[in-house]
Amino acid sequence: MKLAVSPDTFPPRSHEAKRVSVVDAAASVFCREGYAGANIDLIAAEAGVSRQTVYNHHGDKEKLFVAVVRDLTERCNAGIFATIASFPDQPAYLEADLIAFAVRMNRNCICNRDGRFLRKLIQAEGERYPELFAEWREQGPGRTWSALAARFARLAFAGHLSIGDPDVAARQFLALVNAELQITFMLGGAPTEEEVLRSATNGVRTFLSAFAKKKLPAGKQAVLVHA
Amino acid sequence: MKLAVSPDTFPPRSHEAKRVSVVDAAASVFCREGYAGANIDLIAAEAGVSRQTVYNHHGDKEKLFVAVVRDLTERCNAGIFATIASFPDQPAYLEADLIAFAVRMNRNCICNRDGRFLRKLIQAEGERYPELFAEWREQGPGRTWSALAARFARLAFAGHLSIGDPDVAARQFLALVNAELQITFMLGGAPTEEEVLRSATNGVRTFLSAFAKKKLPAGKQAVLVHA
DNA sequence: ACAAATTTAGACAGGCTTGTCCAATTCGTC
DNA sequence: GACGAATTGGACAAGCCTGTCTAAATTTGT
Repeated sequence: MKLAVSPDTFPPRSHEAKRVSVVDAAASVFCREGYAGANIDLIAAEAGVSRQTVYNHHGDKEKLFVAVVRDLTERCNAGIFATIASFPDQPAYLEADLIAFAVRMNRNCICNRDGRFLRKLIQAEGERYPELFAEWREQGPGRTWSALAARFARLAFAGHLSIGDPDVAARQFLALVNAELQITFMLGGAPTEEEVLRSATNGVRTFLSAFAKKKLPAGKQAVLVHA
Repeated sequence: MKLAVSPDTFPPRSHEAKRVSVVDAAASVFCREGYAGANIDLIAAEAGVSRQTVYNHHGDKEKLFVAVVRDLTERCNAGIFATIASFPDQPAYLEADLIAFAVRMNRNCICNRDGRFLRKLIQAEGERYPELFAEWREQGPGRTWSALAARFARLAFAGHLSIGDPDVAARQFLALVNAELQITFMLGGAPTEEEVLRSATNGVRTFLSAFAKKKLPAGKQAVLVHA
C-alpha cells in the first residue's frame, strides 16, 4: 500500500539502490579516467559492491556507459526545466531578478556535479556515440533554449526588454552569464559561489545594456507594446 | 650556410620531419581515443613510421603526450597573438571591423584543428597534468585576455566604446562571439564558415549595443575622440 | 661509393583488463 | 525459522598494450 509497484516483479530493495550507487560511481570514474581508462574494478570498489554485481546489473562496460549518460541527461534536463520555471516573468527589479535566476541556473544546472560530468562525457566521448548524443542534443539544449527564448520573448512583449531574435538572446544570455567561468570549466573544477555571482552580475548587466527597452519619450512605451 | 644549426649535432634531415609527423598523428589519436585509449601502434601507422621510431623520438607514451600538448599550446598562442595584432585599433566601420576580427579569431584560432584539439585535450586530461596546464593557462588565456582587454581599453580611450572593466569586456566579447558555436564545439566538430559569420555578427551587434558610446548631442563624439 | 646513423619489422615478456564461472555467503520475505 | 534471490570473492582464460630487444634494410653525409 505504501508503494504502487507490484511486489513480485520488483526485486527486494537494495537492488535498485545498488544500481544507482553503481551508476554514480561509474559517472565519477568515467569522468576522471575517460572511457578507455575507466576500470570496472575501481567502479565497483567506489560503489561499494563487487565486480560481479556491476556485470549483473549492466551487462558490460559499454551498456554501463550508456546508462550513465542517460541518467545524467535525464537529471540535468529535469533540473534545467525546474530552474527555467523560476524565470522572472513579472520582475519587480529586472536586474536583480535576472541575476538571481542566472545564479540558480549556474549553481543548480551548469556547475553542479551532474552538469559538469555530463558536459565532460559529451566532450570526451560524444563522437563515439552519435545517436546517444543526438538524443541529448534534442532533449537538452534544443528544448532548453526554446523554453528560455520563450521566456525572454514574454519579457519583451511585456515591455521590459527590446529583443530582435529571442533565440539569439537566450543563447547570448547563457554565454554572458558563464563568460567568466570558462577556464574553471575547462579544467573540470567547480567555481566558487562568489565567482558564480560575479560572472552572473557582470553578464546580466551587459545583457541588459544591450537589450534594455530603448529610452523613449515618456508614455510611448505602453503604446508600442500593444501596437 | 643555408642553416645556422651545427651539422654535427643535428641529425640527418627527415629526423625532424618524422618527429613532427609523429606529434601530429599523436594529437589526432589522443583527441579521438583519449589518452588511455590511444594506441601507439595506431599513432605510428597514422604517422607513417614504425612503432620503434615513436619510442626513439619520444621515450614513452606520457612524454609523447606532453610533447603534443606543448606543441599545440605553442602554435595556438602564436596564432592568437598574430590575430590580436590585427585588432582594429582605428576602425573605419566599427561593427564591420569587429565582426571581421571575430571571424578571424574564430577561424584561425578557435575552430581550426589546433584549437579544437588543444581544447579537447585540456578538458579531457587537464586534471592529470596540473603543472602542464597551469603553464598553458598562464601563457594562453592569461596573456591573451590581457592583450585583448588592452585593445578594447584603447578603443574606449579613443572614444569608440564606453567600457567599465576592459577585462570583463574582453571575456564577454569572446563569449558572445562564440555563443552560437557551443554545441558544435561540444561534439568536437568544426562549424561552417556561415555559422562562424552568423555567430560573430550576432555577437558583435549585441556587444556594441551594450558598449557603444552613449549617444550624445551631435558633434560631441568627434570632440571626445581627440580629447 | 663508403661509413655511420637511422629506420624497420618482428618477436617477446610483463602487466593489466574485460567478462565469465562458481561455490559460499548474506539478505529480504514469508 | 526457512526459503529463494541476490551478492560476494576469487579464480580464470583470452586479449590487448606497452616498452624492449634484435638483426636486417635503408637512408644520409662525405
